[in-house]
Amino acid sequence: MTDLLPLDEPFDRVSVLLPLPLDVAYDYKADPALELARGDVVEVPLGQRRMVGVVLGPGGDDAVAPERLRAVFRRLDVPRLPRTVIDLVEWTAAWTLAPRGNVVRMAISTPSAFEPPAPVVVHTAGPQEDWTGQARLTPARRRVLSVLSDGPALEQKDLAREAGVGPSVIKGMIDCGMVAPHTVAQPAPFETPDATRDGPTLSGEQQAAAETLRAKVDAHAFSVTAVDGITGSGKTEVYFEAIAAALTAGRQALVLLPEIALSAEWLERFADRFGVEPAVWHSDLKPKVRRETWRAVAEGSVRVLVGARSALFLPFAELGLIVIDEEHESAYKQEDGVAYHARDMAVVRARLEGIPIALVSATLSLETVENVRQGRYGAVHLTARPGSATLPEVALIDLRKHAPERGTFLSPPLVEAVQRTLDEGEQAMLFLNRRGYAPLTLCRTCGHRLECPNCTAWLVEHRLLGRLVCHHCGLSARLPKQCPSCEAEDSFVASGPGVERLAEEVLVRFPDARFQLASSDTLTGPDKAADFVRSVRAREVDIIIGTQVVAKGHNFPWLTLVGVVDADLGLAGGDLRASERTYQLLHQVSGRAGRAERPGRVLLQTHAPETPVMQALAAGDRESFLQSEIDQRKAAGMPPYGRLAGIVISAPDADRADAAARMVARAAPRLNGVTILGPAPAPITMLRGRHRRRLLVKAGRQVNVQQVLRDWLAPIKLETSVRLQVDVDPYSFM
DNA sequence: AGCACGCCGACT
DNA sequence: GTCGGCGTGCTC
Repeated sequence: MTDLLPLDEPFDRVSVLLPLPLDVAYDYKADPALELARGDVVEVPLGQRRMVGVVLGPGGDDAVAPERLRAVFRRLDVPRLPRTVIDLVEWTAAWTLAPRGNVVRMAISTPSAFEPPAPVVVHTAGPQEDWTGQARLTPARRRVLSVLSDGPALEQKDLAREAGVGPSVIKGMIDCGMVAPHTVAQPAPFETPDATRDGPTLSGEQQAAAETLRAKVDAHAFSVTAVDGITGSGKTEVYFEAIAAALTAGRQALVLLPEIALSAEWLERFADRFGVEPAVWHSDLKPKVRRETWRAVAEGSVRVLVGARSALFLPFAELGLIVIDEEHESAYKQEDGVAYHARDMAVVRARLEGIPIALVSATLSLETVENVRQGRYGAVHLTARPGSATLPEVALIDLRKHAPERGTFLSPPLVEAVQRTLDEGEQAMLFLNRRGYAPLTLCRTCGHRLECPNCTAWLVEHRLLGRLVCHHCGLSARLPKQCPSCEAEDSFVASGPGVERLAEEVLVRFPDARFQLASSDTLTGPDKAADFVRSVRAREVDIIIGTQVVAKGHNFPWLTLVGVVDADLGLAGGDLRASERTYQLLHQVSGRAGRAERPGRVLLQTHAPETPVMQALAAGDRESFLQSEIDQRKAAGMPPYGRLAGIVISAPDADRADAAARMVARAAPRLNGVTILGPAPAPITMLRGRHRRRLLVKAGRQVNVQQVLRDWLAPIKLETSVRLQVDVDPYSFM
């Protein structure tokens, strides 16, 4: 069927971008009757395979000889990708230096999403005059008819289950006319949010902010608005009004959240405001839901969608608003594959669409703060907590003066504060951003440290699992009986605290308290997370011991004390956003305490109470912290006052990684305003069995780093075992 | 990303 | 002598 067209007949030559690590699009020939255009999703042959790709436009005339062209199989029955999505794909590829094919994969990442939805076959009782001679009424058949007479039409498997019969019974009844199948179109799984419902009563400040956003939506033009609101100030309610405005104007709205998995509470709040839950998009969506959602977004039957960063590439046909909640979150930065920042690319999409975008946070990122200061972004501020709730009081505990007893991690003042909280019948949370029992396990005989064989990382003991785990590559192994180095028996000691070890200490110190461990190891899914939240609210828990997962906005009215066990964690590592991230995380954790009428207290255990981060947290003085950060970054020429890109070169062995990195460094351009650092071992020198070297490119704000990188890297040919990955504006420095 | 092609060890 | 290991390279 590929070559029905004689070669001398005229045909269209189209350029098709395939979801492969290729920057170039391939040309195909196509029947002009298909009328293919930019954005059409097509199926094409590729080698022995069939593959789905996106038409970019007419093919180039000279690239590939016409006789080598193969024909497009077919145009898929989905709406054409909007122009803005294709433009966003090209833009993202150009910005991140990723092959365009890798980026387009994010836009059509829906395997088999392109088939029409399967029709559903439901069954009713067949009219008696249609029954054939085989239609005898057995007991099983009676039950089936009784189910059908009482209830709605059912699919075959549901009918069999409810009647308590096997599928063969139903089949037999269909054959003899006792049950009649009917093919119906899929019911629409997405209901329309109702913007006309009454929202909550907004304070004057909230109303003014909502009005600003609503005006931007009504203007239907590109704009960026930072929504700067302290924890509990009602940011969500405010941007819900902007969503309502978009709905009223007949447009779709997209909300990005960093962690969709833990936001059952967010969905509830949305449902309270709009009457129905929004469509959702994240990585563990079931294939069927994923496919229905993708289609419904393209066809416009989804009006509001909330999703993780990958939702940014969905084919909204009439988008009217984008909201990035918790815009400061580094989870928006994708590190592997296409290294893009969803917040930044969302701003690009808003510009391409000509629509407003809101960047929402209690601790706006320094980049956004700078854009507001420069007048590039607008801003609204929410400063008040509604009701009588006050911000928690934050105090520092200097661990140098108040050292915990040997082998424990809670200082006397913190222990005392927890005890007092329990005595008053309130809840306490101990925050420690470290999973497992202890971050490091070593041999007390020879000092050997248990390390991951594939990564430069300690193996972390997880006692609950009874295993050693590498947090980088996921390697999991039994704790060995003997030291691999000196063969001493039972000689391992744990070093440093993890949440599991902290739990042991809590058990000893507060034997009567009911405690709950909350980490990504115990809250493994939305259900467990929801159950955790419920039990804390129901006061079935006295002490929460949690990692980062508890920092997100849950409202626990009886939680009045937060103890941060190691506030300095995260300050080490020398990455340029370490202080900022620490401030944001600790500020967010602090926001957990005392939300309702009970005032909260936060105690930070630190070895460095004099640092600007700790001082700012204690004084509640964000402005002076930001200023000290800004001064430092300006002086160092770091983002957003300069530009940064990482080049990570990895290979299966150290020699090849070194050789390749040196070769890339030798080819580096000498340009004014561009400094190239390295090669040096990458911060995680070995990851998943690959040796990594890194180069850093530092440039002035005016330098087009992407162009510099393209000119530099394009002529370089590497062995196939060596991989080179560019990360423009790296975040984690991994 | 697949999948084929290609060049070196244990089997009918 | 072949089956098959996965290293390298192409796919319009």
